[in-house]
Amino acid sequence: MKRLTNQKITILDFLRGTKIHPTAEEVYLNVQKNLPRISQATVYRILDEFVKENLIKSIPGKKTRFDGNDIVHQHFICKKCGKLTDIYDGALDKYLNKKKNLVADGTVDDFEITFYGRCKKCS
Amino acid sequence: MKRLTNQKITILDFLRGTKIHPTAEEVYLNVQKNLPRISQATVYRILDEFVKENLIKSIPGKKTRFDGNDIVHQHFICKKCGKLTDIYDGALDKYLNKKKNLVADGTVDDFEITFYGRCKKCS
DNA sequence: CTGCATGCAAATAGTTTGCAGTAGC
DNA sequence: GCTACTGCAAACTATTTGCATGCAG
Repeated sequence: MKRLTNQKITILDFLRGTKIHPTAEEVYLNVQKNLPRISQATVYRILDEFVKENLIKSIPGKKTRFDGNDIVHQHFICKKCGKLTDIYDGALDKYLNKKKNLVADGTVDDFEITFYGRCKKCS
Repeated sequence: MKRLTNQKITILDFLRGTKIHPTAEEVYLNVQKNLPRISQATVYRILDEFVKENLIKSIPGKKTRFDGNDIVHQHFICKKCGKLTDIYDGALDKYLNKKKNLVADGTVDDFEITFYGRCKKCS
């Protein structure tokens, strides 16, 4: 990060404090409460920067979602209602961390697993 | 599939026979060789249908990619050059298939893991 | 023949970019 | 003070949609 601006602080604070995996627009709407003059372009630029610096993760999809939870975890998406839930499973993380060094023709430094199905409400 | 049209046959044939994980546009350009009057809208509509019917998989990203390889496999994406490679690892698939029933608060019927890193060329 | 599927063009939506002004360091 | 960062509006691009016509069943 070259310069630490108010916009960056506010966005990172928001992402660290939420579990909703917000879209760029949701970040914009929330951050706007504290910085009424912020623009969507700035939000996009800052989110891109954070992803490149590995401060947050981006979850691709129709609308990209952003995850500021810095504890290792995986995702579960309900196919019916689209809800995204965090999964914490130490054994899974450990297993995949071992695997990642064997699996590809190159160097793996990261992985991402998403489970798809139906949440309790939609079952 | 309600009706089996020439467009659907041609698109599925192409997807079953390629390993390039084409975007909707690449599907369009290739299929056009055989069906010069096909439109992009049709390609998008048919791809969506195939994904819903689980005939193919969609790989989200800036441009969605489509994977018609019906053998179970996972993905490796090079962060540098963006290349997408298939990973075949029976043990990994087996492990995840067991895990998927324990991991989420709901019913999991599918999962998708992507490894990120640098391919041999970019290392 | 019936109505789902297609082609075309226009519309939409998410994201990116150019530029002039602003503010970290 | 230098120059990266921001806000604004316009541009861009992937994808979707409305509608008239075509073709599978």
